[in-house]
Amino acid sequence: MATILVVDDEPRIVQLVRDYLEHGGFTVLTAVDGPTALRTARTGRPDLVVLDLGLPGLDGLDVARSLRREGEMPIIMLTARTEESDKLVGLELGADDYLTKPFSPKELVARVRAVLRRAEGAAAPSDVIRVGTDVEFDVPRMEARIGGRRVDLTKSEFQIVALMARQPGRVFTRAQLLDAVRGVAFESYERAIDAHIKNIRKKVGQQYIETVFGVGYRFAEPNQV
Amino acid sequence: MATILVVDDEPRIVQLVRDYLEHGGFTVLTAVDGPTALRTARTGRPDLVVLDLGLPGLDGLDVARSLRREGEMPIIMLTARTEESDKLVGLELGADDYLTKPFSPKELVARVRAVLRRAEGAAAPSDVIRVGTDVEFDVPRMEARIGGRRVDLTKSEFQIVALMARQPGRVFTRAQLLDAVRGVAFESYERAIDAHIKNIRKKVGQQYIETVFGVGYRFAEPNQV
DNA sequence: CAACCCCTTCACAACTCCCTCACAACTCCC
DNA sequence: GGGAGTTGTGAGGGAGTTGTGAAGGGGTTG
Repeated sequence: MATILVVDDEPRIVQLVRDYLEHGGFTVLTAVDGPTALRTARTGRPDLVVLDLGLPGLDGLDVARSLRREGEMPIIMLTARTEESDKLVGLELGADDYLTKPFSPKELVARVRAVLRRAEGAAAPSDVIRVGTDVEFDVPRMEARIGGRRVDLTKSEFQIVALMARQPGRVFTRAQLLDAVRGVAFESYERAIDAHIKNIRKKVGQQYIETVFGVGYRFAEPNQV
Repeated sequence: MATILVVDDEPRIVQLVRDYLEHGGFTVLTAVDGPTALRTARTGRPDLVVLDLGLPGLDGLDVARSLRREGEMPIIMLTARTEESDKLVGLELGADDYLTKPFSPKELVARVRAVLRRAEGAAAPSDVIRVGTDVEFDVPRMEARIGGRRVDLTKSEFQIVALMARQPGRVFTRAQLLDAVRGVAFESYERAIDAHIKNIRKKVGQQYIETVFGVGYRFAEPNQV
């Protein structure tokens, strides 16, 4: 399920929104100020950001601008104010949706779903997973680029390797990888993952996927010197 | 810029949609009931109508029927209901697109643009899609040029191949391609895309359209050396 | 109103890819 | 070093996907 970052300086509101989103099956990250929000967005890679415009210090609009610059993360804006100018600024920054306080948490959840549904098909150009300097996985093209060389992968292969490449170094169990492929993890298929891994290694290169004995696999972290 | 008529019995929604559309550069007319909607459509001659199905009194479907009878006005339907039967009725009446509430206003604007683009074959007069050095798709002429050779395509064929050629390499699902042709993707028509692809390949050349097994199709990227 | 074009469907052939199997190679722990 | 358990790997069956020619039907044109 998707991860949502909720940013608001009122802890009460953050908690309320968190409750509703989690109840709706989302994973929720939170932040109560701008700098924390940006940091969390970078590390947590949420699928969508719910952002209060009225943040103290680093303003909500600044946060939105920074997020926009860094990638195509959908943003739903909240504001206490109803002035026309705010709406316009929000729109110019490319907010994907807009709610004025007081809002119904239920409606917020509905809008989150709607925006995510749309974002899924939109596949922004930034849907490229980069690992180190010469490995890329281009989601809308469903292809890998290894040092400039284009590599065709099958649907399952791509889903597996892309999942791992999003978090290099993290270990994934076969069940988790299966989940990415089939939606449901079925114990009996787990050895099939081994076969996929073999094929992926053959295509992208042995060195990129490491075996963690007794646990699963992980994408190798790029050599940082 | 185009004029859009927005019909909904909830003033709050009308206002929201108006804001977004006007910000997008459209001229907006509004109506909160069926009879007014029909009158406004006759006098204001909008380029497109956004119509709530759940109107009280004269029903949204009646309004749609009347509009259809009077001319080729594109219609985007809104509905609170999600039942399949509603969709069918909407489609039979020739809705050009369909959104269920709650919807994101930004998405609505995007769909309005998409429908208008479809409605007028004359998107932008100078719209020529070039891929590599010897492939061109001339939108206003609705014809392809392959290495100087002129190729006639049918409307559907052109819309499909032009959509793909705008982003060479990107994979499109059958549903997305159907969307380009019909405005609404209907599962049962998906194999029809295969037939179109076959015909396109026969006309422009096999090598330009690649099959992505289990996903869809893509336009081949030009050879970059 | 006949001729035509285009879209869709159908049926079957051809193909791709996923999974399984079997066995070899390896790892870990004692 | 040995044994139990885990992983690597090549081959092959089969389910599912795609290619394709033919045919039906709706709409348009002359």
